[in-house]
Order: sequence, then C-alpha cells, then structure tokens
Amino acid sequence: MATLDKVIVDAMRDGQSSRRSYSQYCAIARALDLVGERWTLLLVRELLLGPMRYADLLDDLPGIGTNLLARRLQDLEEAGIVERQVLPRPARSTVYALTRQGQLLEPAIVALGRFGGRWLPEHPGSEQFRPRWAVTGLKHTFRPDQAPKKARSYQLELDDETFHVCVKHGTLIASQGPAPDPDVIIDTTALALLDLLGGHRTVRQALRGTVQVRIPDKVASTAPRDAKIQALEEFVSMFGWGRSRSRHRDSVVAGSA
DNA sequence: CTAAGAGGCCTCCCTGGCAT
DNA sequence: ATGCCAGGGAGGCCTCTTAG
Repeated sequence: MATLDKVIVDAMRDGQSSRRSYSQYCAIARALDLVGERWTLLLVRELLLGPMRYADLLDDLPGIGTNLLARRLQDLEEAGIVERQVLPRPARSTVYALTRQGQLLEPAIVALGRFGGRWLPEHPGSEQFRPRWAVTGLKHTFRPDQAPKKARSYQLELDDETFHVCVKHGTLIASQGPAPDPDVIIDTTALALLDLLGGHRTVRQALRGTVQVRIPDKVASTAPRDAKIQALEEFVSMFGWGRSRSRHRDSVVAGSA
C-alpha cells in the first residue's frame, strides 16, 4: 500500500497532479481518490477479463478521449493498479493488465454490478453494448449455490469474441480467449445470451434459434440433443439475471403504495 | 440565522489534429 | 499503435448578496 499512499500524498503535497483528493481520513474516500474519477472503474472492468491493448480499450470504452484514456492508464499505473506488459514475438505489442493490487478491485466491481443491475433496463436499446460486458455480468449474477458440484469449463463464442468461463468450488472465473479444454461450447450473440439469461427465451427455444451448443465427445454419453439441453439448462440456472431488477421494481411499488 | 441565487473561476471532458 | 496538444463546452466549486 505504500505505493498508493505515496501517490495520494504526493498529489496533496505538490498540487501538480491532475488527481483530486477528498482529503478525508477514510478508506472509502481514499479508494475514491484512486478510482473514483470518470471512466476509471470502467477501465478496470475491461481489464478484469485479461490484459488489453490500448486500441482495444479505446474501442470498448466508446466516448472516452484518447488523451483521457492515456491519462487514466498513467494514473492507474502510477498507483500500482495497472501495469504495462509487452507481448512476446511475433505480436510484441504493449498490453495493459491489472496488478495484484488491481485485482483486489474485482469484489467491489462485482458488488457495484449487483447494485446497478437494479436500474438496468432489460435490453440495451440505443445504448452501447459489448459481449465482454455480458461476460462481466455473469460474475455479479452468479449464484454459487446453483453451481454444479463438479467443475465445469465453458467456452462462450459471442459475436466475434471468445471467452472462457470456469466454474469450480462455487466460484466463477471468466477471461477472454478460448477455454483450453471446454466441457461445453456455447455459440451465440451477446444479445441472445441476455434473452436466455433474462428468461425471455427458454433453453429449448434458444436451441431452436440463434444459440448453438457443442459438447466435445468426452461428455456426450447421452443423446446429443438431450445433452445440449441439459448442459444449457445447467449453465442458465447458475445465474440470477433479472432477479435484481425485479427486487428493485418490488421496492419501488412498495414505496409508492 | 438560513437558504437560495448569481457570478466568476477552475477543473474536467471531448473533439480534432498531429507527432512519434 | 500510441498518446500528446489546443480549443472550447459543460459543470462544479467558492464567494458574495439577498430575501424570508
């Protein structure tokens, strides 16, 4: 924590940093000094699924200016929350990744997602939407009590992007890229996945529509069709998508009565 | 005494252009 | 691919004034 403290102390002392401080001896205020500025937590959200290149961050944060992204990355780097990594040959490009300190923000972001879900409309409408945000959403709608006892590895192919979701010992780990040895491969669009998780499509309807499920041979001991239904039902049941919104609606109705 | 409004200053953010 | 810079708009903060 010495690094983080130094950043704030330096900022407060010389006044030259762009970072504003609440100057309160409070852990929450200190956290907001570090990550409370506009775009910062969304930048961390992007990196929760793995390292990303500058251009990809720019693409997945529509509306952020190039200079602002550079500044936020620099601030997070100085605070020890983000670090630069250079990929090996042949890519050799620079990527940005969360440090161990940065990964400590995950529970806070998941909690914010649960909170924000209460005000999230059922469909994106005219708002921007990215497949990786749906995958991040899996983290804060995950219900450990509904997870299968045996570990499962899922590969999600959403639009043009591939993600790996691993459920093991009641925890969910999601990352960008293919699963090394998936039990189930789900190939669909991000919006179709939202429909399925939100309960607007049943598993059978989804399988007749735009959702494709592939099961590598090793677990296809039952009839393929049944195995697909079973696998997709098991996946969907792990997430409480839509539950938080209904709780909010209930409270609004109760409050207005 | 307190709350609300006005005005000036400052910071933040975005856009577009440009350099490395 | 990365990120710096200038210009301008929007909004926040601070101070002062005024009304109740």
